Amino acid sequence: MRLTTKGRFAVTAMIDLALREHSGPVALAAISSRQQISLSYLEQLFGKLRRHELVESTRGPGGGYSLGRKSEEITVADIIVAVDEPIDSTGCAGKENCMGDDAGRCMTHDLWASLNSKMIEFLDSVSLKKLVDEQIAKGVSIEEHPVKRAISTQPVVKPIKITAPNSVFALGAAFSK
Amino acid sequence: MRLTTKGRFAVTAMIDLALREHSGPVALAAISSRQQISLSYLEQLFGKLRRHELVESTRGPGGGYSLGRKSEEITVADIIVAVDEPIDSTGCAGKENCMGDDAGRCMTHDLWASLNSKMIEFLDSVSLKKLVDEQIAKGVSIEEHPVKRAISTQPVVKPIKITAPNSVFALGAAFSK
DNA sequence: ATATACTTGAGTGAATCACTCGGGATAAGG
DNA sequence: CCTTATCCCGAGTGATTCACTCAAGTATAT
Repeated sequence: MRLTTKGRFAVTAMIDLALREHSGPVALAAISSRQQISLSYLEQLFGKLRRHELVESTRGPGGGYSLGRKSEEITVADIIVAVDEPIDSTGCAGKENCMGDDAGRCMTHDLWASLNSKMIEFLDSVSLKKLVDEQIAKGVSIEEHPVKRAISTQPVVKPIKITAPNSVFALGAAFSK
Repeated sequence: MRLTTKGRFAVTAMIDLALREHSGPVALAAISSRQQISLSYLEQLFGKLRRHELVESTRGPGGGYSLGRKSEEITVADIIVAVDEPIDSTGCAGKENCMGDDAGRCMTHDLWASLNSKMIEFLDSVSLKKLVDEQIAKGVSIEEHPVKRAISTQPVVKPIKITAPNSVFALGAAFSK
């Protein structure tokens, strides 16, 4: 599993969806305007989420998406794996014999495997419900269009361009020493 | 911190170095031929490792690199941070106010922050010494040129091209369900 | 001097990221 | 039926990064 902003967007969108699906399907356009994620991009993401049965779709007017199963049965790991689909893992990812040599496994194989499973363990321990509850605890308003401001036609807030991938892990301050 | 094959190469090279530095500095050319990592690429990596004081260099014939401090005082996190230097973290990485809005922090901020610190915690808990000891336990030979085969001038084993980045996390089999 | 080895910076092809675009399919309301 | 709202899908794109090479140094031991 990779970790990019794509995954973050997907999780964010899923929280948004879970927060309002009680009153019927939620349209992507609504999520788009609330979370400032482009509609086309959301369509791409939800296509994958649907194929992984994390969401269900209803077409036509009044349609939208709803959760594919209860929010306590959806984990962050599910979402990220659905969206950041692992490409055929080249190199050293599932099979033995990562180096061409005789050693069988390369020297760092076990290290990465452990790290990977620790990450999965963590992300799998966080359910969508938990995240939603946290949001409610923080007092997020569940109105349809929370920040409806003044002039209508042109977008009020220009979309924030996040250009750096993997920015999730660009923390580093912890290591400044 | 990002996690790419660059980090893996760096850790691998550092293990190799730690395994043989007892008898003076180790030349990159030697590491290159043993670990099948291109010399030029190693030069790039060790430049960074040196600037982070994880290794020290000795120039001239008989020169090479040695560890900058004891192997028990070098962690995997140190190596990865040195090599995969974090770019100025765009988006949501250190500061508050990740979304343009009022909410202060975006909904997933805490989630990614937790994951990040779990990863750091893990990688920081693994010292280079530990990895080296594991290798010795597995019975790695510490000869200078372990696999010296037949015809000399042309490379015997063609370098393995690992094209996919982030393949470290392309595991996913754990989620096949 | 010469060979060995580190040092640096620039450059490159392929891939990926984070989208956009343009059309379609489906269904509800009139 | 027709219009409209919504999902659906595949192709394309510019910027960036990844993984790596190339060319030209500088330092030092013999």
